[in-house]
Amino acid sequence: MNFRRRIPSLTALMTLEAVLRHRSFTAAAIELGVTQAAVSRQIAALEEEMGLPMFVRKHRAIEPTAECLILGTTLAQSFANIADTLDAVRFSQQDVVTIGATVAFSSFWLLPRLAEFRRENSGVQIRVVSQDARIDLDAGQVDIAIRFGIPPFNDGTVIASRGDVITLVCSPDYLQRRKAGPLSADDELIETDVEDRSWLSWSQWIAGLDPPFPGKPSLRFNHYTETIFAARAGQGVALGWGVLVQTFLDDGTLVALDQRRISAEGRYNVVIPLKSRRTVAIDRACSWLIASLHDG
Amino acid sequence: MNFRRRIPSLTALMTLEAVLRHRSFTAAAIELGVTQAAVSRQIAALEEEMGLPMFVRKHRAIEPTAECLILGTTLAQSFANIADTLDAVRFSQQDVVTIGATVAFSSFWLLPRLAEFRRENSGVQIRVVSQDARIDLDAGQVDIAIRFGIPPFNDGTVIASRGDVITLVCSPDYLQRRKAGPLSADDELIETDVEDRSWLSWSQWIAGLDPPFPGKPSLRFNHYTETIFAARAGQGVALGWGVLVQTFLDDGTLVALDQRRISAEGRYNVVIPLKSRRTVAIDRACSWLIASLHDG
DNA sequence: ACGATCCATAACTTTATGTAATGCGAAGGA
DNA sequence: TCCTTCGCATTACATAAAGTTATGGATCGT
Repeated sequence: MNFRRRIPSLTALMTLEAVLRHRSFTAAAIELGVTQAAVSRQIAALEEEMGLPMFVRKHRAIEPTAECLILGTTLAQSFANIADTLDAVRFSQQDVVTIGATVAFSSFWLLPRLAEFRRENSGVQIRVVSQDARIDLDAGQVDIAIRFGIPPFNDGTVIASRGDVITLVCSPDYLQRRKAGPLSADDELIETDVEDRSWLSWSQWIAGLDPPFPGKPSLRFNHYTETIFAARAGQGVALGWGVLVQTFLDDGTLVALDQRRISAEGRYNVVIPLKSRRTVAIDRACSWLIASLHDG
Repeated sequence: MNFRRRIPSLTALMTLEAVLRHRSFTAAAIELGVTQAAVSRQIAALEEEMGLPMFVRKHRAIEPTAECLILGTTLAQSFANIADTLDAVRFSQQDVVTIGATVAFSSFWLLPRLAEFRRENSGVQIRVVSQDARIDLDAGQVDIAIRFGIPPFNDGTVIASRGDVITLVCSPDYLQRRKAGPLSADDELIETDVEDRSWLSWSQWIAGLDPPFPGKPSLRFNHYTETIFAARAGQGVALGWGVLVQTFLDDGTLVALDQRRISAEGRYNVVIPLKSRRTVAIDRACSWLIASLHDG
């Protein structure tokens, strides 16, 4: 299967195919963008290497040999297959942009805003990969990732970054049902199990209270989306990441429990892979994400 | 259909196919007979040109991208098709040797001797092209030609040459029926119509007699084989080209009419085309022809 | 911590490819 | 017959493409 050993100069073979199609060295040279002399040399070298004539030289004309006709048919087909596959591979993903993000970011921030991007870029298709596990940027499956954490990252380039502020949020109904005043042990705390160290947990929030109380979450979820769903359903108090819950604060399905705010250690980062393909669509998506992340 | 424009470096594509098959730059380099660095450069250049990663670099390992897998499949198939066709074209005629000769030479000299060649070269197949019209050596259809004429020839290389001596021959029966003595006007002369100027005709033979006589052929044929057939059948006297009629002189079906001999102007030449394919079989046929022409 | 291994890169070398100039030869036309 | 045309062939030279050597970086395993 050592093709390098079995196949002579592919440049010469490509030249042969063109000469055969044109039945002329000079016409083939024009198509190939080289001189007639270059074509003459390639064919002569090929005939020499193969020990077989490919063309009978006549006066101001050439005639292909039988072998040349056989070989030329295979070459034309093979080069066409290669060219077609190259085209398919190069352009099939031209207008698709794959964006990876956490489930929460995808659900609360990205998806509600995609309609706006689509309006401005009608030919571009966005494919969203949501997963709370860290996205492998080296795999080439994702064009852009929105990753929570502390930059920089060794597998990608950060092109936009935004911090967040965390508040306590609950439903208006829950706020009305609870005793007035600061958070206390009577409150139902809804916790999210997140492995990321830069993510804020209830223990960290309580540790900063004065005086602290032995509060313990009564509900635990492994996705922040579920935590917020439960809070909006009036089942307790959740840590509200401003960027993620802003839409619910805006629509009134969540309210702030008190005035305390903690700045998050981690940030939301728009990251592109170190070795990323570059298409117009990807560039547009990047520009839009940068603007949107900073605006709202 | 300008493949040169549509396809990047075929060297890089051939490298890609090998890397994909081996799943290793280093192993591919060994097969290709180049260094790892050369492979690294070819893949990097290809990825750069296509704007698409082909391999995900991991520690001491690589992973092909989806595009690479698609492209690699087409490349493997295409290169295999090209290689197989090249093999077929190169080797299909490996053991067939095409020898061209005049009808007379083929019938009287070559065919009777072919059994000997076959005994010594059991794997080689000889194809004989008999025609009195001049054989076109540029057409690539004939590997070796035995051509009568005066060398050199501008369409081939003479690798052996032999002259001939012409005598008068007739059948033993005819010799007995005729009046004893030299050729005379009472003899039936059998003529061959040959366009070649180096061929001897009756008028040339009679012109050299002293005294000449107004002899005129009573039988004419367009193939020398027919002339000899008629002579052996007792229908007259023919000009006997020594090399061609020796077997009949040997077996007694022809006898010499008198002692006169004329050396022929033309010669029998073993000619190979200027741009000939070279196979073991052709080389063997050439060697055999050279030896046989000189021996007998 | 050290060594092994495999891909990446830079400076340099070699090979393959292409060019400009010229030659050759067979048709065709005057 | 002579001259012109045209298309492939060849040579000396230039350069682009491909390959090499040396070295670096990173991740395993011991």
